[in-house]
Amino acid sequence: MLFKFRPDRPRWVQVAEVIRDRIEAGDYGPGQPIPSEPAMVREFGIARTTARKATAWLREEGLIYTVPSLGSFVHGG
Amino acid sequence: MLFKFRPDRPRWVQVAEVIRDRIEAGDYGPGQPIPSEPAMVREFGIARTTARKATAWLREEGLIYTVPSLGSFVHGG
DNA sequence: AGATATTTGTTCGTATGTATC
DNA sequence: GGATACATACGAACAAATATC
Repeated sequence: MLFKFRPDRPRWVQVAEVIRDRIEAGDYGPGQPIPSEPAMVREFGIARTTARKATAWLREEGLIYTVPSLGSFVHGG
Repeated sequence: MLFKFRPDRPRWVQVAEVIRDRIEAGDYGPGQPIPSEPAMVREFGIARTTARKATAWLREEGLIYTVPSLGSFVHGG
């Protein structure tokens, strides 16, 4: 079942908020990976460019860090 | 420092002129790439659609050619 | 050593909607 | 109405690094 987007805000914002909430809930612990871009594409039914915008926002917020070719990980590990 | 646009002409024209001048000055040699669309977005502080209009104009002028997924390059290499 | 799969980085192509002049 | 300009969002392709088999 794909994520239900609201029409009032951009999709990349809503995806970023879901991931952020999961991080704060402890679903992804410190040093552990968040869903990869292809995983977000599958789970939310979005384009990769949209997944990348969500990831970039989480990175700018300081919640995650990204290692090329490996993935993005929660800070604090 | 972002480019200072004049209000009298379209932005895409002014961007195209800057790139054209650089090509004629030899900043980008034959066969070498001009700034990508994302690079123009960063350098000039414009939208991608505006960068694309500038690139399209340079292409129609015969100054460059574009290879999808790779970039745009100065003619004559 | 070699081949394959995964992931991020980057690019262009296209379309839609909104706003402004 | 038309041209300009922005943001969003889809898709496709290529590249490079990493990990695994």
